[in-house]
Amino acid sequence: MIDPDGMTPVYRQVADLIAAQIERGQLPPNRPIPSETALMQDFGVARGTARRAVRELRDRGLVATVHGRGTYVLPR
Amino acid sequence: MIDPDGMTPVYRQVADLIAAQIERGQLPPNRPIPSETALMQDFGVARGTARRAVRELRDRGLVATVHGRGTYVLPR
DNA sequence: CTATATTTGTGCGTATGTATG
DNA sequence: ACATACATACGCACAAATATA
Repeated sequence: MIDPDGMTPVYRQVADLIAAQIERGQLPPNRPIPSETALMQDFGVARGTARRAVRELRDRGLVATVHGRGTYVLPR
Repeated sequence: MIDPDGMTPVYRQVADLIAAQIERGQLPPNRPIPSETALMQDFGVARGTARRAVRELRDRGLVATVHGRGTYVLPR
């Protein structure tokens, strides 16, 4: 899944994988993506890396984060 | 009790102490272990650390957590 | 039924230390 | 020196589930 020694940073790899799941509809609009803790376990990355991946998705306009609730897939 | 500068992480020290109490029967089956807030005070750690210790115990199959209720010692 | 308190779940921000490229 | 990444740990805020007054 994740290639730690690849040319692209791990956080972007994680972001790309989640983005792909959103495109496929595996993560439907208005539904939450996995929590930071879940992402850590799912991809085997540190918290900082997971958070950075989510931030990437926010910057791309794919998701929106709500404090205390989670990060949700935006409708498109 | 807890050695913050020891080789073993604080969260595992806390988990081990609770596990020992379970083994001794001081924390009986089907009864709740102390809440996260209580663990913070008892061991002088942050909530994140207390939560991580509880998570360790879950991963070891010693306890089960119910949202809004607490974490209970599993029968064995 | 409403309100409050307790407890867990999630997220934000930051800090320290280590290791690698 | 710098960026990336891991691991640990602190503190705080808001949300959700549960129980109780």
